Amino acid sequence: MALTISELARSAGVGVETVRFYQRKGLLFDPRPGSVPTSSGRKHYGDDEMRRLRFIRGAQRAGFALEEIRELLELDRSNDRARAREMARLRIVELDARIAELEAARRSLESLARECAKSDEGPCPIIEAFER
Amino acid sequence: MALTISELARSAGVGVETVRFYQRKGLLFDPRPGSVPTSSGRKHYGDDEMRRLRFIRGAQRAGFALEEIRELLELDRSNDRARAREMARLRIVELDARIAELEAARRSLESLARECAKSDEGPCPIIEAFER
DNA sequence: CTTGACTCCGTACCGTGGTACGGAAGCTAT
DNA sequence: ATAGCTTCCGTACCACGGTACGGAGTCAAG
Repeated sequence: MALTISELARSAGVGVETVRFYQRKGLLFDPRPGSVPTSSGRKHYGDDEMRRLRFIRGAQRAGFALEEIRELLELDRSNDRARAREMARLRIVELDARIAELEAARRSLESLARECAKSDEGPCPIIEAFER
Repeated sequence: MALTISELARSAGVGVETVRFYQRKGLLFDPRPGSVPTSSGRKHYGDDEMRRLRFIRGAQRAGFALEEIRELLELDRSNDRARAREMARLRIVELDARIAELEAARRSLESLARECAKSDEGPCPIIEAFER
């Protein structure tokens, strides 16, 4: 309990400036309105903020944009699980599309590299292939 | 042959501004130095530029960044196929890493959504899962 | 009780990949 | 020959996810 901002940041593997950026975005508590400057003007942070920060990083790894993460955090507060499931499913659909795209690119590059390695005659098939 | 910039853009499905952006980035011929304003100050474009523009879009679909595409275009000029193959393989490694990441995120979301759908008791597992 | 690290906050800047704006000059159809 | 698209070009702006800077205040160790 009672971490400083730099300890909080370190605990989640991000920089202090990143924490402050998330605050400004409304992802981490807004330090301004009811901020109880525990003594003097300084804030400190507890488990709650650490959970939230970890959540942000985790959700980012799952491909959520910061704006979506903001929404997920609100759902957490309101315990709106139906909407959370909906967002998860939507994200899955998007992930599937993106994965398919990357796999197509991969297959294409793979076969082009093989093709190109076969001979040094004529134009490079890797370069050529993208011109369609 | 002898397309105007807007015809060139349309032929590749991009906007005129995008073509000009690529020019500034050095991906499409630099119109300034030896530009032979075919008559007056206006340029026009042939198959060569169309090939290059198509190439840019194709390489982008394969996940190359514009800077890498610039390099690929240079390789095309110098016909450096070994380096082109190297770049293709590098890109494949990166694609594999990214695909693995996205698949992990997908699996995680999938099981969380199923888990969450099971019951409305307790904290939402989707939200909770990211806090690790 | 000073020094040096940390904090707070606003604001500016970064890279990536574009998109938009505005003035001047050129082209084209009537 | 004049209206009205295009073009050329510089420059500004956009979203996204940060990163950096600078000044003022605060805290902890020596």
